[in-house]
Amino acid sequence: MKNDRGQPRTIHDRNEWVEAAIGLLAEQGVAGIRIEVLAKTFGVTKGSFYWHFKDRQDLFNAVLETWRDGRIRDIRKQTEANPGGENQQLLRLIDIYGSTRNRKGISIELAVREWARRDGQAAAAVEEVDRSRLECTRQLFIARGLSDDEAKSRSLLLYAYVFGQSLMACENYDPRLAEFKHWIAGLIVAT
Amino acid sequence: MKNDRGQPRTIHDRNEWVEAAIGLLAEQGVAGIRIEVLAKTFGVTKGSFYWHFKDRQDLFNAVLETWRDGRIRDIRKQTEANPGGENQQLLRLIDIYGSTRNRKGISIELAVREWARRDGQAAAAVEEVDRSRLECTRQLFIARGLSDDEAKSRSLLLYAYVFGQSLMACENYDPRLAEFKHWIAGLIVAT
DNA sequence: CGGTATGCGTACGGTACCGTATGGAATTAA
DNA sequence: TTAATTCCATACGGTACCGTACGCATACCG
Repeated sequence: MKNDRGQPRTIHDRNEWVEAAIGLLAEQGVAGIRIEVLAKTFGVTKGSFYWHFKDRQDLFNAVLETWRDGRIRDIRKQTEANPGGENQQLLRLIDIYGSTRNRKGISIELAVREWARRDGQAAAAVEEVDRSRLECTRQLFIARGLSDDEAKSRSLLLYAYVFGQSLMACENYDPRLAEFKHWIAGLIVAT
Repeated sequence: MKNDRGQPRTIHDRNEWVEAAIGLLAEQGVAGIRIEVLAKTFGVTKGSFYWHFKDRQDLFNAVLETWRDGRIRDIRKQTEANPGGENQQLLRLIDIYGSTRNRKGISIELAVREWARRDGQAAAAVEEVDRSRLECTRQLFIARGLSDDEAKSRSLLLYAYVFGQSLMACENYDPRLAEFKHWIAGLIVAT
């Protein structure tokens, strides 16, 4: 099985399509996940797609599952029990989700949430992820000795802040923006 | 000038198209602003649209201008100098932007910000609005006697929090969610 | 009353998609 | 070797748009 350049024909399984779809999702939102566009990036036609997937919704579901499972695995890893290191873990979370290093991750995050505002499947995925994250963070605050109420409140604040931050255009707000963000992080985790 | 039902023909000026476009923007995002769909809601054809607007981008620009000017007017009104009432004004801001009463406003806000991630015009509008809001809020904190740094930091936190809140699915997080949000608002405005 | 401007309808060409039907080449199994 | 399976190409019909060209009716104006 060779193509016209003598290379072995690359076989694209569902997962590759899903990964590429997530790339488009990050760049252009759900509407950007177009079958013929995806196929073109692989150098195949949509005949291939419709062999691996029933239809577009089938791909959407796979994208959501992949995203949801990955995010839940990730937050559990980032918040594994680490007695005495809770503060660092919390500050690290704020840094990760708000970092420019994590640009693609943030793009996906925002795209999925936008998607969730008009699609029940996506909303369900977001809800599961949020529940996991809030719960993991709550336990870190609890381990710090905070009350359950305060732990829940600060968890909420933490995530709302980091996601909201990625929605704002404040790069030119002040040259000392980084210092301000650092101060805010301290306020949120109550150091 | 009568239509087939004997009613005076309604004339649609640019502003009506823009308002309807903003409605679609809230419900479906930028991509939802489709000329033929808009025309159908007015019971006219797109021949009408292209008389009032050069093209779709022309409508987009008008939508952005309208949104930007409205938001800037609004924040100035909400933060007019009111010595001694700054805390109430700040808490009120958090309430307004995060309220379920303001569902459409929040939808527009999110849609414009999603739009801004892939469009320079929209990004510019968002930046102007953010700058105005941050500045207005900063002055409230300053009037409260906070340092300039802390005023800027808390302004940033305030907006990031309210926008982030509208991105999260936390309705089922805890039955006492409202209490938590109230506590968070207090932490942000430093009562 | 004739002419001009206004506001919209109609009709068309073009594009970018989704989904299906079908065929065919490469691979594997018998 | 042959038959079945896997994976993809081709070709098509259908839809929903954008934008343009042009025509037509109403309103206004001298």
